[in-house]
Amino acid sequence: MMISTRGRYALRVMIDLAEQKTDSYVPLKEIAARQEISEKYLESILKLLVKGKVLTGLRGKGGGYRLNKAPEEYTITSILELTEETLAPVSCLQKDAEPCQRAHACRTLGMWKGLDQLVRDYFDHITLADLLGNE
Amino acid sequence: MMISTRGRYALRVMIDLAEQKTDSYVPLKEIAARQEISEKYLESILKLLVKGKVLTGLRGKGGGYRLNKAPEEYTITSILELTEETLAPVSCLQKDAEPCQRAHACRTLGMWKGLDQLVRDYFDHITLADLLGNE
DNA sequence: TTTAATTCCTACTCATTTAGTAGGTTTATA
DNA sequence: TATAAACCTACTAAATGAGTAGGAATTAAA
Repeated sequence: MMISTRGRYALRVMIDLAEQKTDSYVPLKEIAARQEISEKYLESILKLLVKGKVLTGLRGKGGGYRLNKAPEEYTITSILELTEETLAPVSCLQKDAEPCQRAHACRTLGMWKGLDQLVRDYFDHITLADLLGNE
Repeated sequence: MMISTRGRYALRVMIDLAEQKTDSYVPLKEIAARQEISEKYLESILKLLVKGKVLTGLRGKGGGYRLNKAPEEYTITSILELTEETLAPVSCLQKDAEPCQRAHACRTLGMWKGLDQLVRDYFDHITLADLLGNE
């Protein structure tokens, strides 16, 4: 399996916020209730999204979270890259990977690169807006 | 990351065997040496491939492993499905998944299904023969 | 100015998976 | 009969994923 619960939850939160169609801050409690996700766990995910600047959090009474941009401006990649350790299909294609000694003779590298590109293109061409109101 | 070391090693072994172009049995020791993979670990992977009937193992002196079919007849899927727990991008699309309660209202299910299909098609349309002599 | 609501932060726990090791048993061939 | 090989069971160690606990800081409203 490729996408973690963390990533799936992150997307659901972003969609949830987009669907509220409000400029005010939405508290975690509400999101967690609607999405039926543990508040504490969700908290750790929202932290990643704030750190990654796709959300803004405001503390205190009346606080909560809100999107930083219009849904059309978020690609799926821009969200998932915050929650997933990596989106690459194999370790040798990760950003921080040390160069593989066997790369010159590797029969499979091309195939992995092709897959990586395929997945990346797929996620790059879907935006948050595309997911709203689905089904 | 999506594909395990197990899966990558399995493919390398299959390619190695195909490139030997022999009908006789090739001992694990030789494969492990050529591929620079621990014999013991490789053993556990070859067990999966034998169990999945893509290889045949022969014990005793002069024994080893050999392909059951021509390289053109092996899709990548047919090999990886033996080593990977699952190829589905999310848990709700796994074979044994219990039906998701939220599926009717899920905004992301369609996207996951699309990705699943994309990856599956990719691996279904590459055969072992396509990888031989690459690079 | 106090109180309540909220995010933010640090530190755990528990289960699963992955990668790998160790040692012995069975089987076939030379 | 010796030897070379696959086969089998069991173990370890590290990483990751999923989730929990408790409190500190901050903000707005009463």
